[in-house]
Order: sequence, then structure tokens, then C-alpha cells
Amino acid sequence: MYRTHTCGELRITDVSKNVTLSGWIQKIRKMGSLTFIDLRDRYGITQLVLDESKNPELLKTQLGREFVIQAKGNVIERSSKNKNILTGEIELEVNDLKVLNAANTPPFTIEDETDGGDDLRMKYRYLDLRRNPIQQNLLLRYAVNRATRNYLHEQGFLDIETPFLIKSTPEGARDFVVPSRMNQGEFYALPQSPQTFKQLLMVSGYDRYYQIVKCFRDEDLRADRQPEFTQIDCEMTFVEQEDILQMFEGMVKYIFKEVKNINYTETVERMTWDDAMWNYGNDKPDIRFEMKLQNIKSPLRFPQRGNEDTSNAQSQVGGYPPPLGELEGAFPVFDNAETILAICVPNAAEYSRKQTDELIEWVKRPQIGMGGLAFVKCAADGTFKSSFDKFFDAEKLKSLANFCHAKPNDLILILAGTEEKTRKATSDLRMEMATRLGLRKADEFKLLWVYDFPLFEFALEDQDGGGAGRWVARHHPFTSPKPEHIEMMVNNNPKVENLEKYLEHPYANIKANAYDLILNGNELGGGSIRIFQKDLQQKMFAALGMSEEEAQHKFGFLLGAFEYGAPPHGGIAFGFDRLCAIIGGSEIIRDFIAFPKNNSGRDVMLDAPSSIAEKQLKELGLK
RNA sequence: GGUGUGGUAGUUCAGUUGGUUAGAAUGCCGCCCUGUCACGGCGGAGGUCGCGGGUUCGAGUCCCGUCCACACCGCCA
Repeated sequence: MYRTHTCGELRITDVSKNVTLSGWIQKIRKMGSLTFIDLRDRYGITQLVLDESKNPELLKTQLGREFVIQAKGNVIERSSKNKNILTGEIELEVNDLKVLNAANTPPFTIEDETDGGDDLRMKYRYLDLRRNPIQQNLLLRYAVNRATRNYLHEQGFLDIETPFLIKSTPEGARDFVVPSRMNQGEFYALPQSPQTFKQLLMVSGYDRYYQIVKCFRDEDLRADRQPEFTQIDCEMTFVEQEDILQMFEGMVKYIFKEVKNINYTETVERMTWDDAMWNYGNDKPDIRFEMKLQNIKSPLRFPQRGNEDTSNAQSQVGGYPPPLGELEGAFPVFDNAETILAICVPNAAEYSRKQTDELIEWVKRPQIGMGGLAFVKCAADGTFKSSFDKFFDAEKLKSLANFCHAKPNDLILILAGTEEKTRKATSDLRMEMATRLGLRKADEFKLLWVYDFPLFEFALEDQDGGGAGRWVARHHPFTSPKPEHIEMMVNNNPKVENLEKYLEHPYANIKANAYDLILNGNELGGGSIRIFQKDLQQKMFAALGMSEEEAQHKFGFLLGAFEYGAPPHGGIAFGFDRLCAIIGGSEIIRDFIAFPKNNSGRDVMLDAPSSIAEKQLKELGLK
């Protein structure tokens, strides 16, 4: 028997027991004829003591860090206790020691705060995985997995596997492809998601489906993006948007309760996409704090905005661009800008020259890329001091501050420039200021549904080109349009010649029955009510510029299925890795995946991808 | 594809205006130590300054190219 106990379970009540432990040597401390060894396994650390005066043979054994050893002996009470670990009141007085396997000195320390860099830790991932923080992450991942399955099972969902070797459909993300040996010159694709399969399962009547499933996308990576990643993929039949929102906010609340013991009892807030963009500059706002964007000037028009929260909302209804009013004609930077956005940072009016200079540098960084930052300090005594006093007198500053709903002691930060860049930059600045002010608390969780997404999205044809582009599906081509917008899908040629004009294209105003669930500014998941009628699906393909033959070639199986009794259905998919990372308080999903890829899609431990043998290439018909 | 930051001892990093023998911490090895748990003390080994080219009397340092890592933009239906 290798062990009678783990390294995490012996306590003072076990004193005088004769036990056997097996594990890895974390650390050896020699004190003359007395040697202490920290023995580690995934349950904890137990101190072994080797006493030369009692058992001189033991000290002759060659030992080192990460050796796998087996130790037999008596549990004794320590004469000096360690309150930092659960086993700290006892130790094992060893009378028999066996090296099960020697080990090289590891290239980095196997401790909570390791001295290893990312690259090295990935190369020796099996050593990195021994570290407690990473083990905690993987245990958390398993807990989230279990909670998800429990909830969905209770709700009557069936876990049904779908194939990994499927057909390449170059809509959306790039496919990973797999050459077929038996069908030379032809290729499978790995699924970007099981989207069409789960819809077919609905057509087949399975009613409630889920899968915790690998998906593959051959796109460039980020800290929160891997080429293969895991989704909680779900679909339901005979449901409306409301049914799905309730079901899956229930799921996330259940996960919070099971994994973090958090009772999320409050109602999950909801917001249209228009409102999110208008008030936060972002379709995944962090609503743990306010600091909404103040739209001083913008070409965006959101005619059906319902949010009465901002009393300056009248400025965009009908106005194009919204009027700067009496403020116009004073400051060329403002007059020349397409968009001017501001945020009011609470209690920051006392910022020093150094602090404001630092913020200006921050927005000028290439990641943000703004030319500068204007600010107005709203002093408690009602006076104003701005970075553009030369252009704005006290009267104008006051009226600007009023427009922005600034309160005494607020610091108004103002960015001006082109619409998209300025909106994104102001949104980033809002998050940055919140971080600096400590408003993004790690222990506070706030969910938000963003809904009524646009059905289409404008994509530039050529990055350097002169602004020509086309309309593509924002979510995917199976997303249903809002019924009242279907008539706007008249243009079967989604090409747009001029970037300046795209906002005036009818497609810009078509909204979809699509929704995202946001947690603290992170997208947990998104989904939609799907198209289930053949003619509407064909209309959608056509709207995307696909010919009838092309649609038949790529998605004939789905169109066919829609002819044999397809029920109304809809669903959602959650990024499982990201969900785990966020619940674990991180944005680095690599740390929540046992064997992740690096930034350039490489597995540095395996050294994959790699070239393959000539013979393999020939068999596959690739040479 | 683009922008930025970085690459120096096993590891994490410092290295001034281009100037003698490239440093620190930690890890490793040896000796000492009976209550350590970030043990302590003494001693020691350890370097293709990512790679290639250039400027210079002289390059870790400056220039060009290249590779790698990380972050971001594009991209991610």
C-alpha cells in the first residue's frame, strides 16, 4: 500500500497513529542531525521529520526537490507548531523512507508564487499544474462543470454529442480543416460551434439539448481567446426570448450558489443594445458603477431608445448630429470632431496636474490612440477649471457641466474624434477610471442582459481600402430578425461602397432577437431565437449576398430539415473557459485550462503544430 | 497583417553617456547547525547578453534585419 492517508488530512487527533504517506518533496530543511521535509500532494502538505539520533540510516538516502517518496512512521505532536497550514500541529516521525522516483531539479519553484515566467511554465506545464493556484483553478472548473450539468439535467436538458469532423462553411470565423485520406483532395472542418446540429436536434423533437463541448476557431488569440475552447451549448424548442433569458439567468445564479455560495437574488438587469452603446460605448458594459457616457455630440441615431435616464437624450432624437448648441464655434477641436463624449468621474476634481497629465498619456497610448484628453474640474464651490479655459468662459463651462450632469467635485473627462474610435476610447477610459477608483470590486457580481442586437454588422472589405464593405451577420445567419424589421431586408446586395454612408443603409436599423449575458463587463454568453421557416432562412442568406445555389450547397441540409416540420426554437452558448476565469477572478483563461496554447496557437510542451512525415502527406494526397 | 513592451546566470531581474574582469536575489553544489517551516552561517560553481549583420579603436548598450514571448488593434458567423 502506497499510502494510508493523504498529505492534507492528518490532525492532532491522529497523534500516535502509524501511517504511510506518499507524495512529492516540496522542500528539505536540514538542521544538523534533524531534517524536515515538506511532503506535498494535491490535498496539502505534511511535515516529515528525520531524526539521525533515532534512525541514522534515513539520512543516507539521496533526496531532492520533487522526488516522489513514501514515508512510514508515527504521527507526533509538534514541539513548535505552524498555524499557517491545516496539518501544522502534527508531523510524521519517519522510520522508513523509500524513494519511489528521483527527480531533476525543476526549472522553476513549485510554489504559489512561482519564479517561473509564462513561457517556461507552459513548456513544463506538468510541473506548473502541481502548483496550488492552478490546481484550485482546475477544481473550480470542475465545480462549474458539475453545477452546470446538475442544473440543466434538473431542467430536463439532454446531453447529446455532435460530430467534430464536419463541413467547412467559411461564414464567420476561419475553420480548422482536416484532410480526408479516403476522399483525397477533400477536407473536413472542425466545428466553430455545434450550431446547425443543435437546431437539427430541435427539428427532430429533442426539445431541450445541451453540451459542454469543444469548439475550434482559427483566428488570432488573446488572453481570453484560445483556438480550441469550451462552450456550454444549449438549445430549446417552443420558446420565446423571455423563456431563454429566465432559464439561463437561473443557470448562472445556480452556478454562483453552488460554486461560490453566492445568493444572487436580485433581478438581472436588462438593456437594449442601443442603450448599451449610447450610455456605455460598449455592448458589454460593467454596470457595477455608473459613470455613463455623456453624448455631447454624435452621429448615432437611436430612434427607439427607451431609456429616460439621461435627460440629455433629446439631443440625439432627430438631431443629426445632436447640437452642441451655444457651445459651438468656441473650440476648434470640438467643432471639428464627429463625436464628443464625456464621463464624470466622481470626487476626482482635486486631481493634480501630474494626475491629469498621466491620464492624457494613457489615452495617447497606441492601444487607445486618442490625440488628447480634455477635462473640466468641477470644484465644490461651483467654480470650474478646464484644460481649454482659453476657449470656454465660465458660462460655457457651466452649461457643459450641466449637460453632462456633473456634480460638485466631479472631474469631467472629454474625448473627441471619429465616432467609433471615440466611443470605444471613452468606454475604455470609463473602465480605467473605475479601476483606479476601486469601483470594480472583485467580490461584487452584477449580471446584465443586453438584447435587441443589430442583425447585421458592417465589415470593411479591405483593411486599407477606401471604405468599401459589406453587411455580414452579426451573430450568425440563423438568427431571426425582429418580425417588424423583416420588411427592411429588401436589399439583396449587401455591398456598401462608402463607409461614410453605411449608417444610412436600411440594414443598419434591423434588429435581431439576439441577446448576450454580461457579467461585470465580460460577455459570458450569447444566443438568439432562430429562424425556423425555410423562406425566411432563404431570405436571410440572400440578404447576406449568398446566391440560391450557394445557400443550397452550404446549408441545403438545414433548409431541407425546415421543410419537414421545424418547430420554433432558440438557444444560447456560454464561453465555459471564460466563465470559469471570471468566477475565479481572472481574465486569463489559460490559467483555467489544463493544457492551453500560447499566443501564436502553439502548444510549447508538445511543440505542436509540427510538420508531418512525407508518407503521411502522400497518404492524404497533399503531395 | 499592424502597433507596443520585453529577450542578460537554472530562474526572476539590474546594468549609467558606447569604455577595465557583466552584477543582485533566488535556485543549485559543499561544509556547519536538534525545532525549522521564506530557517540560519560560511564557501563554491554557474553567462553564445535571443540570432544575423552593420557603425566604432571599442557594442549587453547605437543602427538594420530576423526569431520568440506577452498585451492590444484588425480578426473572432
